[in-house]
Amino acid sequence: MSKMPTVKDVAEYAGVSVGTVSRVLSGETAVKPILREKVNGAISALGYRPNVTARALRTNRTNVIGLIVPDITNPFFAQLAASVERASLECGHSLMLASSHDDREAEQSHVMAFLDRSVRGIIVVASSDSPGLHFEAPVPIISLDRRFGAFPLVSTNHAQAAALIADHLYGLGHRRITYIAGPANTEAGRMRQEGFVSKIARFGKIGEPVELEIVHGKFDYDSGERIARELLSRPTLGRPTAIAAASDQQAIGALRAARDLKIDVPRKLSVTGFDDISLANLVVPRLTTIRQPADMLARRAVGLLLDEPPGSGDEMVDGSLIVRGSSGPCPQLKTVVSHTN
Amino acid sequence: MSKMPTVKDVAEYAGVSVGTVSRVLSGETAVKPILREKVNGAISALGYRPNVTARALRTNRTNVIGLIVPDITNPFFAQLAASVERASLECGHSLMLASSHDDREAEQSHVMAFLDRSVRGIIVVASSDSPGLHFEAPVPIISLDRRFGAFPLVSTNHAQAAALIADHLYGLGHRRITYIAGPANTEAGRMRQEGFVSKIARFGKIGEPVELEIVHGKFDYDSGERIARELLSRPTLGRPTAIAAASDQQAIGALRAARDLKIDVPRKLSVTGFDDISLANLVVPRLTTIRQPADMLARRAVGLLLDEPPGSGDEMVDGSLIVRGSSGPCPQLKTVVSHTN
DNA sequence: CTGAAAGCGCTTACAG
DNA sequence: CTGAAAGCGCTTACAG
Repeated sequence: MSKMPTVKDVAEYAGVSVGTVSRVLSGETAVKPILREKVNGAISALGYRPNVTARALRTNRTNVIGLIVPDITNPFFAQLAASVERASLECGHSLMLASSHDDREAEQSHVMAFLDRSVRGIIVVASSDSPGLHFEAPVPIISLDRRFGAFPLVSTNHAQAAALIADHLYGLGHRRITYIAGPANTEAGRMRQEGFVSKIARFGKIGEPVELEIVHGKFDYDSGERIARELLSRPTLGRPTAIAAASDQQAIGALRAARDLKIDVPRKLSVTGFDDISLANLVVPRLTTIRQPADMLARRAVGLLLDEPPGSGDEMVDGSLIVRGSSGPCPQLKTVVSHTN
Repeated sequence: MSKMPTVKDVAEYAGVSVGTVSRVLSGETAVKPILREKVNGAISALGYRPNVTARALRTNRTNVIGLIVPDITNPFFAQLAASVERASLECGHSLMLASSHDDREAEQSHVMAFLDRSVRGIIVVASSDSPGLHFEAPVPIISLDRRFGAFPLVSTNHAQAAALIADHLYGLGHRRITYIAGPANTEAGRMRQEGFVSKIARFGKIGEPVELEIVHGKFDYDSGERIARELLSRPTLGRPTAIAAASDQQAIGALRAARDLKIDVPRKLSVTGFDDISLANLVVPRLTTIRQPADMLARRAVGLLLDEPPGSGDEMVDGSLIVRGSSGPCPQLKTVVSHTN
């Protein structure tokens, strides 16, 4: 391992000054073609690679974007991280990833660590609401999916998307529905709930009334399974005919509870999720859910970060309903029909 | 945002030289207690944070560990990444994560990018074998789970673990088994296959013969589903009574194929996986599999990286068998028993 | 034990 | 358009 060549080596080899080498490297300023070629020749002859650290020290800026997610093990965040990495790469930036483990202190310290490395900008999927928090950061910060402090948010239009689910279930005839909500201390959790609830309420006014029960949980499998198990253990009459969950993971947990209790989905019970993680299409039955456009969200977030000046307003992207096998007509209706026969 | 304070500011505030400040910061060299306190006072008074970029430029070393995985969307790699991040943090290092999308070129360019940032070391979960490749890197490189070039590997003892599955299935009476192998161009794929096959072969010699069929696929859900669907579409006689998959994802795909074809698992068919991703415990029936000790693997990998001198030998960690609902006694045996009755 | 000074590899006004 | 020089914020021999 001989020492790496530096601008100085390149300059000597090409017979120019280091300033000229630097100018060729940056590509911005005009350099006489003859010199430019000499420099490029020297660069490839020596196998020169610019020292990004030195560059960062001088310019106080890097090509690294920092991403903080609550838990990389959560499939939706993993997908989001993959999308953000791709979007960053497309813009010539690398990604530094950190997991906050849903811990606000860890989140903060990751932000500081990123700042210390003078990243180009930070994208954070917040662990939970941290209202009011809005320090002056020397680089742009964007919230993704879940709002971080008071920083601009790029997210799915949770309310609109949740309303799509409400539409779907109401249309299938369900009038006794349980909504498994996400944590109330996340904006995503609240927005999804509100979108769902207010749509159902509207149906109640213009159409038939709906019995809506709301149970709060975390966004994970366990919450969904636990809550659904309790719900479904009730006597048949008190049971919902549809469970709408605030996340796919909850919904998949609910699916498992239904199976354990031998309740046929979708014939006796409809279950819906939110996110469209890859697993949603693999469970049995396949899950009806909302697709969050991860690639689009990521591109927008990176875009806002890199804009000059950086974007400062929220951006919403519509989610879309994906109908699969876990939702079907309300069993009550069927009974009525067969009764008529 | 006033400019960040530097060592110089701290030095002035404390009435010492910048050298002394630096020495206090490093903690290594002895500094007179009175000065040390003055410096520390100045540091907290000014809210000084060392500039890691400058430090990196000077020392040519950072506290960043680079991790490259083939696909962060794969739950096993996500888990591994989470474990590596935790292990790094425990050792005071941050993690830079990159996804190679199973592309060797991308992998290489990520390695270069990490080298450019003078990371402390690189851990790579290789996308596929890249034999012979063994360049002199200025920082340690360790392979994790799947070997990268000729660099030392930390992995589960795939062969030992696969043999555990063979034991388990043979013990349950299965004599017609299909092994869904991983890609032959991955060491993990080959080792698991070899461990499984040679154990079965041994049984064939010392016990009853086993019909073993081997089908190759990728490590993903789709491969498992597709292969199992074909296998299970055969007339009952030609069908295996057990499918051992080289990954949980394949196994879960196989589970889905079995369900679609209305083949009862585990009563008509046993299915086993490998990895113990969190999903393995959530599918129906829960998956019998091999647990890879992700935390341990990660800690070892980070350990080797940070050792002085860096570790240069492979390390194997034993996997353990997790028996759940997807494996059971061979149906053939049951038939015989009921025939006897 | 401490200070003054060099230097890590770049970029960028400043002259010319 | 190009070169000489300063300087980004540190660390670390080198004297003393």
